[in-house]
Amino acid sequence: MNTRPKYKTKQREILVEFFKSKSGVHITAGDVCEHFKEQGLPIGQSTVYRQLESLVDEGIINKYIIDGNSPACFEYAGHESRDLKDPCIHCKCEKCGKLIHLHCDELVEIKTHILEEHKFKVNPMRTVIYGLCEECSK
Amino acid sequence: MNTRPKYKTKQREILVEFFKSKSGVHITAGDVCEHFKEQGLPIGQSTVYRQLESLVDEGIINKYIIDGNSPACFEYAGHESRDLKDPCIHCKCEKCGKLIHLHCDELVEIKTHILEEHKFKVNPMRTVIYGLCEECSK
DNA sequence: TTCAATGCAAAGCTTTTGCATAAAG
DNA sequence: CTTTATGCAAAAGCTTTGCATTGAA
Repeated sequence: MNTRPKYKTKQREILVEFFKSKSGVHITAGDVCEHFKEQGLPIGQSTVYRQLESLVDEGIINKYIIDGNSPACFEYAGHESRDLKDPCIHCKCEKCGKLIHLHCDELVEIKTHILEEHKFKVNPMRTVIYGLCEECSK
Repeated sequence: MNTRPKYKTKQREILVEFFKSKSGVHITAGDVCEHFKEQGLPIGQSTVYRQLESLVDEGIINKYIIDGNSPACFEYAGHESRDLKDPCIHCKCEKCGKLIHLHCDELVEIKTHILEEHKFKVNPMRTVIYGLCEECSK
């Protein structure tokens, strides 16, 4: 934590561009390594992990932990997210494993409700709602 | 997944009793192994992991993932499984670890909304909302 | 007797770390 | 020239798996 970079490196720029281009998509550290290896411009995995940590720290990307035994997911935290009040909420299907992420005003209201009524400040980035998706709940 | 046991073993009973006696406390797989080793009745770690998986599957204990890089926590879910019609969602403080139980009224609101608007059937027994409690959010 | 559960050791996966080298400022 | 970032390889940490053995029904 608190690993703010001091130098502007090529790898860092490439990573930021990559996440920006994949806005709205969940990407693992492994995906990143694989992608650049295929492109012929491999980035060392330790560099990937270290830069990812910095980028999360700076708020440029978000880190999501869907399930303890799968790799962490990262996603661009674009300026498009009007406020910090509108991060998406994740729903994970227990049966097929599908991940759904919702942007919804009503969910934001629920978050506010929990804060005001229960004095609990929800961290949507770490919270995952488990259950069954439409197909699997039949 | 779906690892329902067919035999009633000594280890299984001991584990259930242990979790019951530690109701309200978060315990890792490592804690469990250590505890029984100290007691002079060690249980193999693979057995611990396998039974824990079953118990989660049956709803006897819940599994919490606090942070992707720390071990998973387990906790007795007795009070919830007693009455499946009246479950509650846990809010867990990421800082001090405190657990808060959300009651039905809010729960129903959230569940219904997500089901009707987003076609996702929430499993409250497995869902944990992470964030900061009143004291820690200062 | 049959078949699941146990336990050991080994493997698997994701993530972190040590250290020499390369690159930024 | 100084300091940070990189990248390889190795280590770390939690969890899973293979397989022979034990134990439940």
